[in-house]
Amino acid sequence: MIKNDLANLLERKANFSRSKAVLTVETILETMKKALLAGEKIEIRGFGSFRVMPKKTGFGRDIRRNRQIPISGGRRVKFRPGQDFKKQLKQQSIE
Amino acid sequence: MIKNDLANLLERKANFSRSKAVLTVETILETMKKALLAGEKIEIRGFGSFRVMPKKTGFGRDIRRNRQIPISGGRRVKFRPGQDFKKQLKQQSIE
DNA sequence: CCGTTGATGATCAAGAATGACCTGGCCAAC
DNA sequence: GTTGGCCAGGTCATTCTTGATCATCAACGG
Repeated sequence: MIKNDLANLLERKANFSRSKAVLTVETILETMKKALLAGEKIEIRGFGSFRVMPKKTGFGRDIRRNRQIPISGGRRVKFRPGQDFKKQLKQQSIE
Repeated sequence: MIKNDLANLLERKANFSRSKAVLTVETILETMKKALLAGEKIEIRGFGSFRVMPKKTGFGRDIRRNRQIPISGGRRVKFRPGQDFKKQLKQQSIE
């Protein structure tokens, strides 16, 4: 699924024009991105939640030089599916 | 940030009615959820990608009984921020 | 609609960190 | 007001992480 698919969906389901559909998708995603960058968490019942967490991993590995690489900190975005979502993920009844 | 915030955003930025804004947000998220449940990956350039991966973790830990607990498999949803997103996350210049 | 562009995934390794289990409380979402 | 998601805590296995490169494909322009 790509951005186009979401836009198509809005065209069909919500009767949006193509440009409006694309813009809407981008607006939502951009906003979520900015919220996360601001350190805010996103929590949508029935879907899941995004949280920004400080990265504790301090070392990576460069296999070419076989040496450890110090990772200068940072943050991670963690996504956790909601309850229902998680439950459905466990059920492999889909296929 | 909650669903309401995203809806408010569409009301202001896209001039949507409240109900349409909420419905739009839900439609998009629901669709993404269903795609993931179907095993499909979602890839939005500039934002990030969601992928469903088989869960290899086979054992958890019950500290109360101090025993291993078999985790009956399943799938995980992994979110990876895009390049730009990741770069900005590293910069802690926000605070 | 096709071609171009450039982001993204996979890969290797090894080590560090996170996840998952459960239970209860608290607070947020609905 | 009610439901339910998150946190914490212990422990261990799984997974993530880093970097460079190529192939692939999403995104966009013509």
